[in-house]
Formats: sequence, C-alpha cells, structure tokens
Amino acid sequence: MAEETLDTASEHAWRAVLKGHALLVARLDADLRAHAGMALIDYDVLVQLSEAPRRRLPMADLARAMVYSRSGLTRLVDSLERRSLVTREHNSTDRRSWYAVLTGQGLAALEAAWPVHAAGVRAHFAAHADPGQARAISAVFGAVIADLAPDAAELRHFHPTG
Amino acid sequence: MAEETLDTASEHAWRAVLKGHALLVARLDADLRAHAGMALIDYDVLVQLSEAPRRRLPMADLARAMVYSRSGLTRLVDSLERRSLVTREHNSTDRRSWYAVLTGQGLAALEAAWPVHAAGVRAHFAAHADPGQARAISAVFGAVIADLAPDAAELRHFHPTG
DNA sequence: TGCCGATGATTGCAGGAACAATCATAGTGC
DNA sequence: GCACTATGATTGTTCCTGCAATCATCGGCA
Repeated sequence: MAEETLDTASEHAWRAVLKGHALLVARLDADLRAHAGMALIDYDVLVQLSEAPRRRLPMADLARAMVYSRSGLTRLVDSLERRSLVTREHNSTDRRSWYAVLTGQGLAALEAAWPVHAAGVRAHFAAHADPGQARAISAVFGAVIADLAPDAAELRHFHPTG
Repeated sequence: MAEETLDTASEHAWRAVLKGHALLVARLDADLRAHAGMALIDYDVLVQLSEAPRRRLPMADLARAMVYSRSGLTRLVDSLERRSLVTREHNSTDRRSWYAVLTGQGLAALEAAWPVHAAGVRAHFAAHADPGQARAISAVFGAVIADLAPDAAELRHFHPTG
C-alpha cells in the first residue's frame, strides 16, 4: 500500500498545476480573443511557425510540436488560411507532405497579438514565480516532455546549424 | 506598456508547462480510460465529491472547483448518474440548487481508479520533481489560482485508504 | 523493379465543450 | 409585500476535437 501512495507534496503540486493551468489558459484565451482577434490555439500556430526556419513547418511536425491531432490541425490551418495568416506550400522533398507557412499578414497579426499575450503571461504567471521557481518549473516540465515526447523535446528552441 | 519583454526564463517555463501539461493530461486520460473505465474528467468529479462534506457539492460549486462550465457539468453529471456513480439531491436550503452526491458505487469506482491514476502521476510527473521543485510548483500555481480564482476553495487531498 | 508496411494529410463521423437563452428561485432595496 | 436584479440548473445551438478510415507517397528489402 505504501508504494501506491502519492506523496502529498507532489500530489498537491500536480493538482495546483491542473487548476492553475485551466484558469490561466482560459484567461489568456479570452484576452487574445478580446484584444487580438484570435484564439490562443491560433496564436500557438503562429508562434511555432514564426520560430521555424523559413517560417514554415510540415503539418505533422507542427501537430507534434503543439501536442495536437493532425486532423484538428488540418482544420485549424484551414481557418488560418481563410484569414490569410497562413498558407500551404508543397514540400518538394516529400510529396505527401505540406508545409504550413506563415504569411506576412500572419507575422503582422502575431506581432500585434504578442504584447497582449506577453502581458497576460507576465501578470498572471511570471509575476508569481521568482527566478529559482521559474528554473524549477522549466526543469520539471522539461523532464516531463522528454519523458512523454522524447523525439520532439528540443525541436523548437534548438536548431543546430551545420 | 513600459516593459513588454517577457523574460526568457519565465517564458520558457510557461511554454514547458503548456506542452508538459498537454502530454501529461493526454497520457493520464488514456490510462484511466484503458484501465479504469472512466475519463480523467469523470475522475475529477469523483475526487471533488469524495473530499466534500457528506460527499456532495452543489453543481455550481463543483463547476467552479473543476474550472468547468455549468452546462458541461450538467451533462457530465447526467452521464455519471446513468452509470450510478453519482446521484442528484435537492438542496433544501436553496431550492434552485442541486447537490451532486457520490454514491457507494462511485466511491468504489474511485478507489479502483485511484491506483491507476496515482501510478501515472508518480511515474510521469512526481518522478521528475524533487521536494524543493514540488514546493516551488505548488507555490507558483497556488499563487496563480489565488490570483485568478480568489474565492475558490482551497485544494484538498484525496487519501481513500485513510 | 515490385512488394509492403509506415507515414503524411485529409475527411466522415460522433462525442465533447462553451455560450446564450430560459425558467425557477433567492436576495435586496424600498 | 413588491419590483428588480442576481444566481442556479438546464437546454438548444454551434463549434471544436479526436478517432478511424482513406488515399497517396515513401522507404526498406528481396
């Protein structure tokens, strides 16, 4: 039985994460919708593309980076394409694959949305975390990601050039 | 705004939380569905009720505790009631209000599901957090919750064998 | 080359979710 | 007590989302 016990510190931490995450995402999504005309999920697509080489990613890689289903991403990119924030381009090295590509309008929309989002994250998350706590959170969730998505952990922030 | 820069440590931490949370929730939900016959959202309802006095909560309080819409909760409790895990009871002090009440079957289902869930949280979250890190996460997300849901009841702990 | 399992993108479909409207009841001010 | 507003629960509606199926293409291998 003792082996099945989840220690209270970790359990408390996990439950705080669950609830805090839900509140934070609801707030950030509402802020973006109200002040930037896009949902948080749209913003996430634009951010991922903006950081990728040549501002494009194959659909499957984008879905993995976002922890999102490929079918959901198909429809999400449809929507962004209708709004001219993203376009699709053929991947000449793999004819099954399509790139989602950030447009100029998409980049402009992202740059307009970013201050709104950054202010929200700062006010409701960063304001409550000192540097040591931020490091702890990065370390723990980085390990969670490495555990549960080992191939994708470093995909976005680390592009070795060679 | 004077300072629009979101410092990189906080930004990195928040992005790790977003992705790690998504991966963790997907995994815990799949585990519960496979090995306990219920979804993570069902489990959350049962936990909340099990910890409440007399194992019952008004629908609105339960929705707030779960950060869930009231309409969604109506249908979720419908589903749990069909499976005899929860029942509704009149609240005699407020005739608009209904209690969601954990049944004996609901408690049994929760006790069967708990080891599955605890093992998942331990293996994929707690295993990556030392005590100091767990404390840091609790502190930060506790502050986030206090910021965004100031009137919400404090988090409680579930210990079914106790 | 030809076969065959794996992978990429999309679509059909079904379940899940929130918003707004609705109705009943509670609380407040007068 | 009465009017008015706020709150609790539900339902209608619409959108979101993922799974499974489908089709095209890739890559390994004989």
